[in-house]
Amino acid sequence: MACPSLDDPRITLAGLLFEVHDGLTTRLGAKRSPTSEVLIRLARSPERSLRMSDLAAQVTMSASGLSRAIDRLVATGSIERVACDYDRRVVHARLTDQGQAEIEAMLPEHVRVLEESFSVLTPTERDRFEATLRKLRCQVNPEAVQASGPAPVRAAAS
Amino acid sequence: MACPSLDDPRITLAGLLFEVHDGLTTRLGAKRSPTSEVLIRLARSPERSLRMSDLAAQVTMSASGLSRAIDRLVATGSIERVACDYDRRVVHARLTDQGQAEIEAMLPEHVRVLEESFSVLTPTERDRFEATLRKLRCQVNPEAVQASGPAPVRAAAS
DNA sequence: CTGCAATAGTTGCTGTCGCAACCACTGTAC
DNA sequence: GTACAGTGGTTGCGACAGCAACTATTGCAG
Repeated sequence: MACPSLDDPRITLAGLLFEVHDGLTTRLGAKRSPTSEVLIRLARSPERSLRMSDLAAQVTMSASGLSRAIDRLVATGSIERVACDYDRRVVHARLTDQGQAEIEAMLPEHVRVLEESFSVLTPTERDRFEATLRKLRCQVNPEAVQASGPAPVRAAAS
Repeated sequence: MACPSLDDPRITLAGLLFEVHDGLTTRLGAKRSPTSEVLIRLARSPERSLRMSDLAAQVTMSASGLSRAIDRLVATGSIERVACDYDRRVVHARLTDQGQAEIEAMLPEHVRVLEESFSVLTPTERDRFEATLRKLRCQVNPEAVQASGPAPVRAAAS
């Protein structure tokens, strides 16, 4: 092999991660589009709403991309834009009742696919896998850690 | 919480996986574009070439998307299209010497970023993580398993 | 050999994403 | 109050990806 690094274990590991991600994404179909990601994040947030920029960070999307995505979701009635009381620059994206209903409608299938995929792991493997992913997330994406952590330490929310 | 499933551990797990993927992708920058994925796959393949459709499957891209991507890579001289001897429908994408050089040039930085990211894991964690990812890949994307496995068991089960 | 279904790849069209430029607002200095 | 740097969000523009339609080739049935 002319280039030994091509078989570097780190590349293999990353390649595996990407393959699993892509496979899972494919299996989830439209359900793992940024759109769904946005809805789920909002549903898990207090007040079912988030600032545009925070939401963008959580779904790893540019501000412009998110703005357009929200446009579409507003058009379908799943989300509404809410002006912020104390800072008129800020806009909150808030899940409507309809959006909430849409999420709840698609969750069972969503979870079914995930369960089917993760069913090959033992409980111990799952736990270790999750712990490892948490460590990696802190390393590669420290900004979003507050997102799905156990404790929403939103102390700054006045 | 109106919808208990939102905190379903499977969703959390998948969310973590997506976050790590996105974070890693961001850190790799352009280096984890489909373009690079194509180059790396080719570099690891015999003859440095693959059929268009096989390559598309490996990088999880549609045939049309790949066709366009190859167009661009041909334009830059990294890849060439090679007609197939025994089936005139088939086209092989083959890495040129220039493309090989490009990969080798970017590999060190690529590996550096990955090493930095994975450095938070102990060797044991890495091994377990890899084993788990392999199991998951078999489950969610059985088609591509032949790709980066240790032994190219092309015997088709004989 | 003629016809026909299936396969491999490319192209037209549409939708989405990101970067850069832009506008609106805040807070601070003067 | 006015000026100004910094922040939050939205739009213009260019690039990329997927679906569906199309062409070319293969393999098989008659």
